[in-house]
Amino acid sequence: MKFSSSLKLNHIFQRLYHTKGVADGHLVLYARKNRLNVNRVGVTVSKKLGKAHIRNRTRRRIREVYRLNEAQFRPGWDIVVVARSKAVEAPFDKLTESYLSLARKAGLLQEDAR
RNA sequence: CAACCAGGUCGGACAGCCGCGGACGCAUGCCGAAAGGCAGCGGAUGAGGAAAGUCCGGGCUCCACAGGGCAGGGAUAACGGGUAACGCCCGCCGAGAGCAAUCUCAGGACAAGUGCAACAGAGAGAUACCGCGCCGUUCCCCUUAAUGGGGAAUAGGAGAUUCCACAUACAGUGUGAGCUUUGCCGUCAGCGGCUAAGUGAUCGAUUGUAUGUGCGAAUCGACGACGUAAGGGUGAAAAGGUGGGGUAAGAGCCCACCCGGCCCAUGGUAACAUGGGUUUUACGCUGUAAACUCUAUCCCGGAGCAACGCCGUGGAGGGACACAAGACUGACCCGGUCGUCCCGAGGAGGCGGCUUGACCCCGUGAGCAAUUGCGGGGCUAGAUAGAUGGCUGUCAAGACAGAACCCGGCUUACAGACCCGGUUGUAUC
RNA sequence: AGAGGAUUUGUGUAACGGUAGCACACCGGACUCUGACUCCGUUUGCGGGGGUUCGAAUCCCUCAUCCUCUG
Repeated sequence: MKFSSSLKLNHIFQRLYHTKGVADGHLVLYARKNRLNVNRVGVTVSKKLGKAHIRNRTRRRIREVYRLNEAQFRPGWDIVVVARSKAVEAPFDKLTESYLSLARKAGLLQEDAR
């Protein structure tokens, strides 16, 4: 990935949870500008959604959506994506559609800059 | 071939494209005097049989601690072995299930003490309700229509049937005074005698019936005392079982056999098995300890890799130097803040711990086996918001499920495939 | 990672190893013109599986779910 890394610091997660997120049936997305030139993306899957292997698979699929669509995003943001229970069973293209529409709502995509 | 039992192995495969962690390597770029750092490129390799639950046993690390014993707490429980250790494993014994292969069992001690055993049932850890057997059931006083009350004898209340004896009444039979009638005789009558019939007091005998009496008898019943525990069909469980003798009735009271306990012998390391004995006043004992408890063995200081060690920008603290100039605050003065160097603790964060280990594979020796000796070979995840994913095609439709310091077990979840062995049944040769 | 606790009817809760109660709710009936209140009655249960015991909600093991605490 060209300009993205994973978000690891717990206090940044906490800071992002206090912002106003956007949500639909599958996902919840929090975003906030950072002063870097890169995006930092974190994924949260709660213990309520299933056992460990189910949570792992869900997290991988969400990360894969970001990786395949990274070119559409604008750099310089911290992003946290929270999975909801529908996301566990959702097919991959539904997940992609949900992710991109939420990102558009939050103003993270390149096309919004024009 | 079918059904079943036991053990072991695997647990999506192949191909393409795009991706992730990453030991290690690089004659690559930048920084640096160097060590090295950052980036780039290549890249061995990269989840499980349960990684899970966290139920046991250890290793490892830190803190605390002079030694020993008792008490206390916890775990385990036939016996023998294995192991670093275990509550695990193997073998074996006993009990239970199954036609069998085989499987299951917290499987010490209620013969030390305490507790509990609902309902039902006479009785639940001890009884005597019914039953069975023997013996006994008498007398006095007051009172009533029946009855009831009191006292004495230890205590209690005494009924039915039959028989016997006696008494009375009635009836039959017998005897038979007397009376009546018939006939005969003496004379017609009266009267008398004889005969026959009828009636019939009385009498004692006898039979039957009824009533009463009896220190009467028998049987049954009631009550009381004693003996007994065979029977009672209630219960999950009822004082070892079966048969015989015995007895007033009965009983391990006695005998025979069986079961169990105890003792001895033999076999076995042992649990245990087999055989024998159980004599004297003297073995017969309910179940429950996953009830308290007792016995034996073992363990017991605490915490857990977020342990622990190292580095540690900033900020706060302490010390040293300089206290001159300047800046800020302020209308001005006084006053306050701002400097450089060093120190140890330490929050965020980073690094180590971190994978070579009671390890795995092969061969071989010991052992029934668990396991273990020897030899050879191998290195097989090491992440740290946590690496295995997405898409496509073919086959298949297919589970349970994701390491976080590491081992040995246990428990739980699990579609299917394969291998080896065994039992039973059927068929064929 | 390490501790502690709970699970009983729709809800909240009791119980010595021997018939599982109580309150509210629901339903039915009475009262009322109707509803509420009140009275009477019925139904609905021991988280799942195994074991010990004659007998388990209770004792033991195991699994599941939930809650709380510490770092």
